[in-house]
Formats: sequence, structure tokens, C-alpha cells
Amino acid sequence: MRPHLALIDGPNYVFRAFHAIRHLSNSKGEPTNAIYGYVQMLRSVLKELRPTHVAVAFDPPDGTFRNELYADYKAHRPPMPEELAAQWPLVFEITRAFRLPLIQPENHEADDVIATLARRAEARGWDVTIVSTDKDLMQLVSPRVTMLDTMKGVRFDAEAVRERWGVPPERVRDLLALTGDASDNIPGVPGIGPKTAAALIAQWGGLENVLAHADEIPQKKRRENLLAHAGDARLSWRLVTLDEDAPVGVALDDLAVREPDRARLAELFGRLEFRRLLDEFSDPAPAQGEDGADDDADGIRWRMVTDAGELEEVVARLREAELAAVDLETTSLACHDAEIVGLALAVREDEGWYVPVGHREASPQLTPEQALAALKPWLEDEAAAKCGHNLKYDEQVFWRADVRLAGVRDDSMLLAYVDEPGQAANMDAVALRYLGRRCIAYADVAGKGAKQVNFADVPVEKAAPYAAEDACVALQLTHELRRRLDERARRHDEIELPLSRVLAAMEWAGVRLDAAGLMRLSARFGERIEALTARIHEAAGEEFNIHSPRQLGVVLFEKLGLPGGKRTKSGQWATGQEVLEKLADVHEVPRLILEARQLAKLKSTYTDALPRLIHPQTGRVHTSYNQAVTTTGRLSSSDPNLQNIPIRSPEGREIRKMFIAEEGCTLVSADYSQIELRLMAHFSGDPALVSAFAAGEDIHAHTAALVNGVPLAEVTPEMRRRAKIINFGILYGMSAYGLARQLGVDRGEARAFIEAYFAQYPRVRAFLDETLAAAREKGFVETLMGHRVPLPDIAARNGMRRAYAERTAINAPLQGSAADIIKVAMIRLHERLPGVCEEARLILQVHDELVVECPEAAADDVARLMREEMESAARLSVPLVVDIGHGRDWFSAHPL
DNA sequence: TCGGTACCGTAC
DNA sequence: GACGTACGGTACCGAG
Repeated sequence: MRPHLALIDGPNYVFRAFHAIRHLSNSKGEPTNAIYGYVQMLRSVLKELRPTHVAVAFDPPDGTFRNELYADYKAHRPPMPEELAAQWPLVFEITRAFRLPLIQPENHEADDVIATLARRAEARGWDVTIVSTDKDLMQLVSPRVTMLDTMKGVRFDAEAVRERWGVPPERVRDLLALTGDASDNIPGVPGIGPKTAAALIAQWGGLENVLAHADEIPQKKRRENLLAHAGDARLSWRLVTLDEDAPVGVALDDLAVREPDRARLAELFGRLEFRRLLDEFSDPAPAQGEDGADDDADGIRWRMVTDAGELEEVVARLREAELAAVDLETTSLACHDAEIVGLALAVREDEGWYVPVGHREASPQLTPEQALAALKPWLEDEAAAKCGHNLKYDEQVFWRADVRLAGVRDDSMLLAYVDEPGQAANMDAVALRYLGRRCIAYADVAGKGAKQVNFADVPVEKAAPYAAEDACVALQLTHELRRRLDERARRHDEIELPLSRVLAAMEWAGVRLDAAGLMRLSARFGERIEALTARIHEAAGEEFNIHSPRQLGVVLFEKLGLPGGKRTKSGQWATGQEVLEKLADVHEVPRLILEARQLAKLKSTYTDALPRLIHPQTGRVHTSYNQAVTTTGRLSSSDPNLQNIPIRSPEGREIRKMFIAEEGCTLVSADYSQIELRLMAHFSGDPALVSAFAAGEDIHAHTAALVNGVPLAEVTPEMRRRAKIINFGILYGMSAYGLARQLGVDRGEARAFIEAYFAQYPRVRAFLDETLAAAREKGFVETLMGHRVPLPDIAARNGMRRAYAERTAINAPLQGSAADIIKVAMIRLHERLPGVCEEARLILQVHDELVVECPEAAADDVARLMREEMESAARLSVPLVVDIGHGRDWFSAHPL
């Protein structure tokens, strides 16, 4: 077998782990995240890559020959954070304990060591794997030499390098010399990025050839830059070129893999409190749970609870606990179908109970009734504090079992969301981020894809460690997140958690649909689509799939030769609505396609899909309101999404009419009028905007009158339409270009329009500027009620990312504050509805609209209450106005 | 057969 | 490339 040398880029992993893994520390408070990531990499290399030889390279403590070439090399780098600096000594100690050759040369970097050893091994016909993600090292890739990222499990060979950079490995140096590298402070040539550099290299080859042909470049700016910065490029080339003859001080044969020093590793892992690694690397001995516990999964013990006596003891422990975590294992994600298979409970971070009640196996189990009877008093005790991860789900499953869960104090999903909205909030991701813990995946327990089994068919022994871990992790996360959030946890306590109780009730209630009506619509749409398809084929002179954008593009722009064809990012013909609308006057096909597309959309997304989602028992659809998805603080809805039910087109309205009230009931719909623009008025304090709202004016008409300099009475519909576009554009941070496109005017005209707008609303511009300045200073923006949106890209060097962050900075406080307001209204409305009408139920939320279902006789009282709570949910410097209507179906419930 | 990506379109 | 936030359907492609 051929020798296989693994060359590990030590600093690369230590730095990445430090940034990728959030806080991780031992009980003494010493940070351990970088060490943990580094060890996981070593482990993965040794266990999975199984090289015959290994070396780990590090950078020297002081400078290298590159600093002599270029004094500013790696200058501007901030000093190493203290938490990272503290971890280096252990990184070295662990490397030695693994008995891995550690090479830290003088005057050279880790990269040079890797280059030198890679070339020598390659020359001897060995296989080489470079364990790193550093792009400088890609120049070493060859048929024998590949790169590996153990964190992502991705391997880079020559082909992958070519794909990533557009040049072969041996040209990576030339490319980097042209583009420079901001992180190493390598200059490069201004205005040349990877794409341009790759194109130049493809045309002429290496850097010197590119420079030699620089005067032939047609683009003036680019040519001048290349000529002016040729010296920088040559310097950069020398800086990125690795020294393949660095003084490494070892022979290849010295690098053979050796047995690690297990005793030393155990000692180190013990000190670091890496429990799983401790088990794995300490002397092989059967893992025995202490204290009578059944077993152990990475520092978490679990106990099986299968008889009434044991459960009583558990209940006693739960009663004593300050806080207990609850998690249910069930047969379905759909609450109305979910049977409880097992209950997981924890009062300690390192020990959980599992109470199996519905596993289809012969092992002893309590029945669900027995278990719930014993637990119910505690579960329903408001004074018994509980936590969990996404308890909105468990709460509903408990309802199904006639248990009314009470005393919920913390939801770790919502805590994580409050801390960092927009990040994945599922427990595995949150545990990894905050605890550095890799949880047992659901797929590992129940399988996935075709091999997935119902949880009831999972063996009890396999379910217990998984479920107990979930409960313990929820408890750990609650503690960790509360520590971190501190004062900010109020947002969770006063808004998100109370709201989750309301959402649970809304999901549980569901919405009634006219299934037969929807199916009739489907049939009608289907016939029209068929007829249109035939006409399209005839008009095109060929049969093709009208639903395929690719085939359609070929027909329109190649076969029929229609004008104005543009490509999408990936080089396909763009065939979106906007494009087709432009062509609709020119040819029949695009016009018919537009019609067919609309119908196909309505049919597949709504009239076909919705009837299938009606629950057979309740006869209603039960959406999921996700509370931890959006960055701005809005809710989202899925399975089905009830927040994008059509209303704008006549055909679409037919669908909305299929959302109906129960017999004898009515739907009351209340929506905020222009809430985001009102928030703009409130935040900016702009006198013209505030007074317009105070006077109850039509805000778009008002804007039209102001920017056109005409009295309100002379505003034409066209003027109002344009004013509406700019009003919305401002909320979204739209540019002159975007406005021009939207209005169908040239950019100059759009610019003038924007100027006129800001001249009339001067404080709006000031507000936008102040918001951006604050975002840049703090790195986040906040809503009215303290929802904090992080903006990591607000200072990005990449202009596009930065611009995107800037638009988010403008939009998020407005959209998010509107979300705050309606959330507060929902909490209060839910609380007070029973006082007005026992049967009234909040059933829908669509960002600025709430829908309540109630007996017809109660409609007026309910409407009054909705207006009262919605309009008073926040005190702004302008009135909050709500429009209300009611009717048998959702469409006729809309006011006007 | 599946899972992921691109494109498109619905809502606010 | 150019206007924010979502979800989801169809086509298409490549891996299993």
C-alpha cells in the first residue's frame, strides 16, 4: 500500500474553530472552543483518513521572510483575542499527546512547511492530503496532492480548484497575485477580482504574460490599473508563492503515525471537560454509568422509567426542581395526529428520564394513561416551572391527550431566536452553536428517507438516550441563553413566549375550507390550462412543456426570435412575468403563457394542495406558525402557508372565498392601515408625514400632492400610483435604479422624484441616515420593542453584501416593529376574547391582519374588541388605524 | 427514487 | 446587481 501523508495546517483549524464554535468553556470558565474544534479535526484525520504519516505545521511566534519582503504583510490584523491566545498552549500539548510531529519553523509559515513536505512526498510517489481550507495552499494541488476540509467533509482536487477559481492549481498564485488578499494585507491590483483575474489568466497564462499584454486590454480603467500596479502584483506573487524548500528539520520517514499517549490525553481532556473524547481516548474500559443510571451519551446519563413506583419518584424529583425540561416523542409532526410514544424529563443538565409509553415492542412500559395520570397534576401546575424546545408543539400534543400544560417559563428555541434571529433555531443547530454539542440526530434514531420508521417502532433502548439528551440539552440551553441574554430575556418573557401560547391555540383551532369548492375550482382551472396549452403549442408551431422555463426560453428567443431576451445568473433565458409582459404585445405565445402560468400557480399551489391538507377529523387545515424563522421578527406560516393566499387577481379571490366560517359563525378580519408608513412617521418624526396621518389622509395621495406640488384635489390616479410606489420603495431601501425600473421611467427622472420626496419629507432622509449610522456603529438594529437584528455585513468589504445589509437596516426596524405591535395585540386579544364571546377564536395572522372566527351574533362585539386591542397595542406619535369587516368567507370579510 | 438547485410567483 | 420578509411548486440534474 502506498504511503499516505496528512499535512495538517494547525493555525487554520484553531482559528476556524474559534470563530465557528461559539462559546464553549469548562466549569472553571476557561474557553475551550478552539481546542475542541482542533481536536475534532485531529480525531477525524486519524480515524477517518487513516494516513500512514502525519505532520502538523504551525506558524513561528515572530515574523517570517515575507515581512522582510513587505513590511505590511499581515499588518492591520487585530491582535489575537485573549480567549484564543489562552488556548494555544493546550493545542500544542494535545498535539504532543497524540504523538504527532509538530513543526514550527523559523522565518517560515506553516504553509511553507506544508509545501515543502508535500512536494517531497509527492516526489517519492506518496499520496498527500493537506488538511486546510487556506486558498494559498491550493497551488499545491496535483494528481497526488489533494486538500481536505474535515469540518465540511469536502475534498479539493485539481478539478475542484479549477471549478472554484476558474484556473488550474498551478495558476492559483497568479490569480491571487492579481486579486490580492485583504486578510493578509496583500495588495493585488485594484478592480480585479477572481472572475476578471481568471479571465485574464485564461487568455494569457501566468502573471508575467498578463502584465506583458496589459496594454492590449480594452477596458481603460482595468488597463491603467494593471499597468500602474504591476509592481504590487509582482510583490503579491512573491508573497503568495510558497517556499517549497523550507527548513523543516525532519525526514519524511520520521512522520510515521504512532499510538497516542492515552494517559496524557485523558488527563488533558479531563481538565478540558471533553467528556466524550475522554471516554474515547482514555484506556479502553467498558463505560459504566455511575449512580445506577442506565447508560451514558456524551456526558448525559439517562434512566428508563417503566413502572408506577419509579414514576412516582420522578414526580417527586420534578416537584422539588426549580426548573424541569419536558420533551415528547410522538408518532407525527402533525399535532392532531400525534400519539405520545415517550416522555423525556430532566431536572439536571447531565441526567434525564425517559418514560416509554407507546413503543411497539414487548419491553415493559407504562400505558400513556398511567404515565399521564401520574404526571398530570405536575404538568398542569402553573407553579411548577418548565422549559423545553419549541413547546408550542408539545403543548398541542398534550391537549390531544387532555392535558393542559402550564407553568412554561422558557422555550429554548425562542430564547435562541431572541438572541440571534435568522440563525437556525432547531435544537441540533442551537446546541452546536451555544454548547458546542453535537446531539444525536433524529435520523440516527429513526432513520431517514425511505428507511425512516415511525418513532413507535424505534427500540426503547435507542430512543432513551436520544430523548433524554433532548430534555437535558433544552435545560442546558435555557440556562446558557438566560445567562447570555440577561436583561434581553424580557423580550422572550413578555412577547415571544406568551405569543407562542396564542399561536398554539390558533394552530389547534385551524381554519375551515370549502373542499368541494376548491376541487371545482381545480377542475375549472385545469380545463382552461389545457385549452391554453393547445393554443400555445399551435402558436409556437411546436409542442413543448409550457411549465419549463428553459424550454420556453428556447421557443421564445431562439425559435420565434422574439426581441429583448436576457439571461439569468446561470445563463438561462429569463422568462419571468416582467419579461413576458413586455413581449405580450409582440406575440401571442408570451401572452398566453402568462395566463396559463397564473392558472397553473393557483391550481398547483392552492386549489390542488389545500384540500389534501384538510384534517379528516377536524375538517379544517392546521397551519404551523413558525416563530423563529425570520430575521425581522415576523411570523411565517407553512404546511400550508396561509400567509400567501391570493387576493389581488379575480381568479385568486375565488380561492380566498373558499376560506369559510363554521355554520352559524362569521369571520371577522381586521388589518392595520399603512402600519409601516405610520412607523416611518413615528420614528422619523417628519412633520409632513405625521400631520398627514394625524389628519387621517390618504397617504399616497398626500405624497403625490406634495411631490407634484399640486392641491390634493388635483392628484390624478397616475400620480397617486407613482407616489405609492415610492412610499413603499422607501420602506425597502430602494435605489434610483430600482425606482426607475418600477415606474418605467429613466434613472434621472427617478432620481428627481426621490429628491422631490425628500424635499417634502426631510426628516425621513435624516432618519434613514441616522439608522444607517447607528447600524454601522452597533452592528445591529432594533425594533420598537427590542427585537434586535444583527447586521454582520454592514461593514463588509463586498459592496453587494454591504448594500444588502444597508437595505435590511432600513427595512427591519419598520417591518419588525409592525410585527412587534401585532404580536402584542394578539396576546391581549387572545386573553380578552373569551370575555366577549366564549366561542370566539383567533385563527389567522397575515402580518398586518388578524382573523377571528365567532358566532354571527358576536361579530360586532368581537370587532370592537379587535379594534380596541389592535389600535392600542403601541403608543405612537401618529394614530394606529385598523380597518375591520366580517363575512361568511375570508374574501367578503375584508372591509370595502 | 431521492435530494438539492434554479426559476418562478403568491402574500404582506 | 440594483426592493424588504417569507413558502412552495415544477423542472432539472446528479447521486444512489
